Amino acid sequence: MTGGQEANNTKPRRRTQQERTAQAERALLDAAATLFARRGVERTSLADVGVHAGYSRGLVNHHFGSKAALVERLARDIQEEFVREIISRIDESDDDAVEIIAGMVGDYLNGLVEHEETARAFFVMWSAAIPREAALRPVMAPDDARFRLGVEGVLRNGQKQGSVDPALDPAATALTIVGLLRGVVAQYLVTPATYDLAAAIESSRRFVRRGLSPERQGRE
Amino acid sequence: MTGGQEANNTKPRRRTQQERTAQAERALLDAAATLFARRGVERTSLADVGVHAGYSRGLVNHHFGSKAALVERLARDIQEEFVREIISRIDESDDDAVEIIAGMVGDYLNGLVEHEETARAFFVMWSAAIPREAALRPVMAPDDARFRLGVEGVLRNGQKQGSVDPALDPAATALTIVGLLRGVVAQYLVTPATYDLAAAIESSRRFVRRGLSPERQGRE
Amino acid sequence: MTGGQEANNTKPRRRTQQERTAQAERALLDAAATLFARRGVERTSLADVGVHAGYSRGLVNHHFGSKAALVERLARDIQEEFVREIISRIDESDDDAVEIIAGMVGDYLNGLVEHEETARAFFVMWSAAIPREAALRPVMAPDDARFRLGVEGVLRNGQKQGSVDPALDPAATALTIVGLLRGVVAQYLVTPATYDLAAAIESSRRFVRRGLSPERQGRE
Amino acid sequence: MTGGQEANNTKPRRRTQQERTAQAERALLDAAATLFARRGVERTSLADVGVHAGYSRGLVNHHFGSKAALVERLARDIQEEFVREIISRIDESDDDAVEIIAGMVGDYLNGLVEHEETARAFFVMWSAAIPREAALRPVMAPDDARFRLGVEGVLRNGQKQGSVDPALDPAATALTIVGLLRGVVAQYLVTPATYDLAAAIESSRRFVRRGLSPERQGRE
DNA sequence: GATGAATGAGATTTCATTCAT
DNA sequence: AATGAATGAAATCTCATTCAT
Repeated sequence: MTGGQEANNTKPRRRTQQERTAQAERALLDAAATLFARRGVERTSLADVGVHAGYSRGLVNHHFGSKAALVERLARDIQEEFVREIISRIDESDDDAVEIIAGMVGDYLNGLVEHEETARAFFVMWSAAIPREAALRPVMAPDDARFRLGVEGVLRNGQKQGSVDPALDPAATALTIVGLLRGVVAQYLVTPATYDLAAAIESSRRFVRRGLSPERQGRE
Repeated sequence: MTGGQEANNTKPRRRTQQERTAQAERALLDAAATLFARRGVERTSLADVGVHAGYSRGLVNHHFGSKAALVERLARDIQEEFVREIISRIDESDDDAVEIIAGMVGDYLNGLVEHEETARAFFVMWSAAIPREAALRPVMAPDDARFRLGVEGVLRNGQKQGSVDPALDPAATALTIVGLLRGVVAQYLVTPATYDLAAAIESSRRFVRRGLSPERQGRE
Repeated sequence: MTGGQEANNTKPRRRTQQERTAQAERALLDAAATLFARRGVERTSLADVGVHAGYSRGLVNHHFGSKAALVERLARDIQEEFVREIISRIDESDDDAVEIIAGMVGDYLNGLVEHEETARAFFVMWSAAIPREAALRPVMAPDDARFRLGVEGVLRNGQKQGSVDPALDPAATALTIVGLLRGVVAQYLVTPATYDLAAAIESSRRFVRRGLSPERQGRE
Repeated sequence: MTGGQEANNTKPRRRTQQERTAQAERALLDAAATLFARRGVERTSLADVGVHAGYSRGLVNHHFGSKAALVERLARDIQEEFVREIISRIDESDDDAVEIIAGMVGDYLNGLVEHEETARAFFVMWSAAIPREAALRPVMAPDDARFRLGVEGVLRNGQKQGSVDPALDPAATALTIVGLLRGVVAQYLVTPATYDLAAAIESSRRFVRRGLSPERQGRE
C-alpha cells in the first residue's frame, strides 16, 4: 500500500514511527467519538476506547495521558474541523449576509444527518460543560464565543450592506441564531423519531430570514 | 387511600411519619438538584446528596431505591412544575397566539435567572439524554414532545384566528421555537459571563414575532 | 459470646455499631502491620489488607479513606504504644540515669524478638521516610524527635544527680543512643540469621554505660 | 581482555561503542541514585531514570534488562565504592585499632554531608531490605556482613595489640559499632533539620573509644 | 546503540447497593 | 424512618516489559 513511498524515503524508520502514532491517535479519537455518541463521556471507559479502536486497554493513556486530555483533544478537533468548514463556506459565498446565514442554517442542519455520530459526540461534550464546576467549561466556552463572533461579523457586514436590519443588536442576534441551531439539533438528537428535518430546516430559515430582514412588517 | 385515617387523625404518629417522609424526600430532591447543577449527575454521589440534605449517606437509597430512580423522579418533578406553569399562563392569556408565544419566550428566559439552579439541573439531566443509549432518553423525550405539542396547539389556534401565518407547518415551527429557547438557555448556562440576557430576550421575541406573522415581506 | 453483656446494655444497637467499627479497624491495622512487615508498604495493596483481615477488598478505604491515611494511622498507633511503654518504665524506675538508659536499651532490644512483626512494620514505615520527598516524613520525624527528647531528659537528670558526665552534650548523646538502638535493630531485621542478640545487648549496654559515665579513663 | 584491541586502536568504532555504553550506564546509574534519594525506589519509574539521565524512556531496560537489575547494580556499585574507601583508609592507617575505628566513625559521618545524595540512595535501598520477603535482602545482607567483618578484624587486631579490651566479643562489638553508625546516619536522613552533626560525631567517637578501651572504670 | 509504541497487569479510589442495627 | 458498615464492581492511571523500527 505505502510500499512505493517507503522505497523512496531515505528515513523510512522515522517516518513510520510518526505514522504509527498518527494512525493510532486517529483510531482512538474516532473510537472515542463513537462511544461518546453511544453512551456519553462518563459511561465510556478508556479501556473501551482503546479496545474499540483495535488496540489495547492502556493505549489512550499512553497517547493522551488522561481522560480529560482525550476529551479536550477530541472536542477541539471536532470544533476546528467544523469551524473551518463553516468559515470557508461563508468566505466563498457571494450572497448577501442574510442568505449566507440562511445557507449556513441549512448546511448546519443538513450536516447533522450526514455526520450524526460526530454531531452527537460534540453535543455530548458540549453539554458536559453545563454543570457549574464542569471541567470542560474552559474548553467549550471559547468555542461557543468564536461561533457567535463569526455570525456576528456576517451580521455587521450585512448591516453595512443594507441586507440586515441596522436596528438589530448584532451580538444578541448572533446568540439567538446560534441558539436556534443548537436547540434544534439538540432536540433532534434527543428525539430523532418524531422529527421532520426538512420541515425544521425550512422553518428555521424562515425565522432567520424574517428575523434579520430590515423590511417593514405590520406587527412589531 | 390513607384519606380515612387522615380524616380521623386517630393516629397522629402515622401522620407525622408521612410528613417526615415528604420532608426528607423534598430535602433530598433539592440537594440533588443543587449538586447536579454544580457537578453533573455522574459526579454526584448518593452519599453526597444525603449528607448535603442534612441526612445520612444511605437515605437516598432508602427513599428512592436507586440512583436512576432519584434522577428520574427529579427530572419529572421539574418538568411537571415547569409545564404546569407554562400551560397555566397560556390558558389564562387573552392575547392572540403570537403574543402568547412571545410572552412565553420572555417568561422562559427571564425565569432562567430566577431559577438558575433548577434550570441548570434540568438541562444537565436533559442533555444526559443525548447519547444514543442514554438511560434518561425515555424520561426526557416525552417531555420534549409535550412541550412542542403545547406550542403547536397555540400555533394552530393562531392559524384559525389569523394571527399566525396559515402557510406554516405548526409542528416544525413549534420545534423551531422550542429549539430557540433551549439553545439560547444552553448558551447562557455554558457561558454566562459574556451574556446580555435582556438583549437576548428582545432578539428572540423579534425572531418569534416575525417568524410567525402572516404579513408579507419583500424577501421570501 | 457477648450475649450476657448485650442483655445488660440499654443501647445495644449503638454500642454494637461502634464495636463493629473498632473491631474492623483493629483487624485492618493488624493485617496491615503483618503485610508491611512481610512485603513492605509499597508492595502491599489495600485489597490485600482487607482480605487478610477477613473482610472485603474495599474496607480499608471505607474506614481510613486512603492508603496514606492507613499508613499514618498505623505508624502513630505503634509509636504511641511504644513511647507509652518506654516512658512508663522510665518513670517507674528508681535507678540512676545511666541504669535507666541501660535498662531501656535492654528492653528495647529484647522487645524486638517478642514483637518482631510490629517492630519490622514500624521500621518499614520509618525507613520509608528516608527519601527526601517522602510523604511519611512529616509523620515519622516528630516521633524521632520525641524519642530523643525523652532520652535527653533522662540524661539531664543524670547530669544533675552526678551519674552522667556533665561534660556531655545531652542532645547529641541522646541522638547517639537512639541511633545505636535503631541501627542495631535494623541490622537484626536485615540479617537475623547471623545475629547473637544477647551478645548485642551486652555490647550495647557496655557502650552506653561507658559512654555516659563521668569516671576518668586513661585515654581521652 | 580487550586490552589488545585498545592498544592497537584499529577499530576505533568498537572503542567508541564501549565508551558510549559505559557513559550511558554511568548516567543512568547517577540518575537512578538521584531519583531514589528523592522519591524512593518504588516511586521512581524507569522512564524517569532514562529521561533524567538525558536519554530515552526505554534505555534502562536496554542496558540493565529490568528494574531489579538496575537497583541491584546500583546498590553493589555504591557498596563497593564505599567499602573500598573505608578499607583503604584502615589499611593505610598506622594508628592503633581504637583510633582506626574512631577515625572511621568520623569519616563515615563526615562523608554523609559530602555525599548526601549517594548516602540517601544507599539507605533507601538498604532499608528496602527490611521486609521479610524483600527482593533486595540477598543483595544487601552480605554487604552488612562484610562491613561488620571488616570492623571485627580491626577489633581482633586491637585485642592482640592490647588497645582493645580482650574481654569484648568482637562480632557483637562490631555489630554495635556498625549499628551506631547506621542509626545516627538514618536519623540525620529522616530529620536533618534538628541535627548538629559535629556534636553527633564527637559523641559517637566518645562512645566508641570508651566502649572499646580496656581501661578500668569504676562502674561496670 | 537507542527510541518509543504498545501491551496488560495491578494499584488506588469511588461508589451504588445491600444489609444489619 | 434512619444510619452507616460492608461489599464488590468498575474506572483511571502508572509502569515494567516487550518489540518494532
